[in-house]
Amino acid sequence: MSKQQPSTEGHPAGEGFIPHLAVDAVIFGFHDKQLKVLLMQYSRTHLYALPGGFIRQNENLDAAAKRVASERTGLTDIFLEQFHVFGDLARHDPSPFASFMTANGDEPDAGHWLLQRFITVGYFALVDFTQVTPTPDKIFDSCDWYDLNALPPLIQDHTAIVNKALQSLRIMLDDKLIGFNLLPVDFTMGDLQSLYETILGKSLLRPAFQRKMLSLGILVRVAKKYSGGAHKAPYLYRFVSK
Amino acid sequence: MSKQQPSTEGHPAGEGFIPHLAVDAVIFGFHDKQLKVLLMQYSRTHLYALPGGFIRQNENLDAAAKRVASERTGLTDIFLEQFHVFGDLARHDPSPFASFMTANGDEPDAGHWLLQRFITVGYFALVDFTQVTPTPDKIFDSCDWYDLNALPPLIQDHTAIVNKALQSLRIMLDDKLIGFNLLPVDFTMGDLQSLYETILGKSLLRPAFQRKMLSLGILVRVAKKYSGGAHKAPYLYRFVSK
DNA sequence: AACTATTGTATCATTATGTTACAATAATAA
DNA sequence: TTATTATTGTAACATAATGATACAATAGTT
Repeated sequence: MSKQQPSTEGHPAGEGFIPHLAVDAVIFGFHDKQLKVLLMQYSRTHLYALPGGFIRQNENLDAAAKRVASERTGLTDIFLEQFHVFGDLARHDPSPFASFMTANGDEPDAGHWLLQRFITVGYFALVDFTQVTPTPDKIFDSCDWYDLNALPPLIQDHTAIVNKALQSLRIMLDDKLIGFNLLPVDFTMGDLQSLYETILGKSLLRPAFQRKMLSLGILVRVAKKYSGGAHKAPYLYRFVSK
Repeated sequence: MSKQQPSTEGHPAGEGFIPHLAVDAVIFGFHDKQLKVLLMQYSRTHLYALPGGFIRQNENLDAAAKRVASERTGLTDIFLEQFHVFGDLARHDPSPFASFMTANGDEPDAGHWLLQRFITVGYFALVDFTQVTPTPDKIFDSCDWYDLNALPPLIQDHTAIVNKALQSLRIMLDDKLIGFNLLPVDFTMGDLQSLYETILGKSLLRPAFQRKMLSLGILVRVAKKYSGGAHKAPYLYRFVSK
């Protein structure tokens, strides 16, 4: 192993990848009436980051994003949406990776792959929280859910990326009927409403919400849910794509 | 001049630019109740293309797009919006540039800068048609307006890029009140309506349109327009950003 | 069997949008 | 000068969408 490319085994050194270009995934989940985001951490530092990766020279851009999201969640079918490219020079901040390499016992090489300027394509993913197995990668040895409202400080401009992702999600929510990706197959109208309320950050009127959702013709009642509290049992619904 | 990089004077050979990454601009104008798009052509071939360019290593991504749009239009203040990244392998089609180089008397070098795979960030621009001076660049010696409804065949996936741009424009039109960028400072309600009708591709009811626009509180009447046809003179309006 | 919390939906109020109608008027032509 | 004509500005009403209140239904608890 040469001193020129120190300790590149286990994390990308750039061979076979497009330089200066990355993808970052804001993976949203929904649990306990809270929006969650999947974050990576390298335990020896206190640096949190979005799951990300690079684009292989012979790989579609979307495929790279799907690969990143799949590897971190264990899921194969993932709702993914490109939402913005972050390409300012100001976002170039190699210090987190330099710290990481130092903590790893390496001498940061100024020309190292990870320390170059990256332009990153932001994707957001909507996943069923209950189906996800958070899986670390070779750079970051921790991968877990964090409350969107209580995110730890993130490296570089990753906080801005999360904010922009949420903003895009809110805009698309009504038009594209994508919220269902965050719920299990069967859900109650209450589940759906609290999901919408959480994403939009505001409360909605129950009768109007139910009327609207039912009028869209994208829900089927599958059964009644006999469980839970001391009250009338709600119906269970399932999403149908016309 | 070495045989390795033949005839690179006059068009980029890659020095100082980020490889594999480009920006393409769909520059919309509005004239004679038609949406127009600015296209480039290299006269010795019959290849049409969107205005595009590369990102300097020390340049913001948005700045690169702005630079491209400015150089082709002569405008300095341009409404620009990033709308999608095109990153499929399938879009890689070096033949247009190879043809161009052949027509230019060069031997296409397989490793030439222009022949590599590019991932391109799509921007659309909305400009005042009357203020634009279409300006060719060093690769394409023609730059002109073309009817959106009658575009010539474009290289690579540029037709798909235009279509996606129009789709994004339609979605943003209501939310972001961006249509005004396509009109001169002063315009009539009829101008505005026909602009909206052209973009959306459908006719709108005049009273409802006028009521809606006035209710938004973003228009001021500046004068009456005493000119034109044998009928009542319309008011002129101007856009105000609150 | 009464109580409680929540669900499903009916009902009405309000707002937004679709549609028709018509007076106002700037140029043209009698 | 005065009708004519085409278009503009807006009132007025019809319909649809959304906001808000009310209440019966009911699954569990007491």
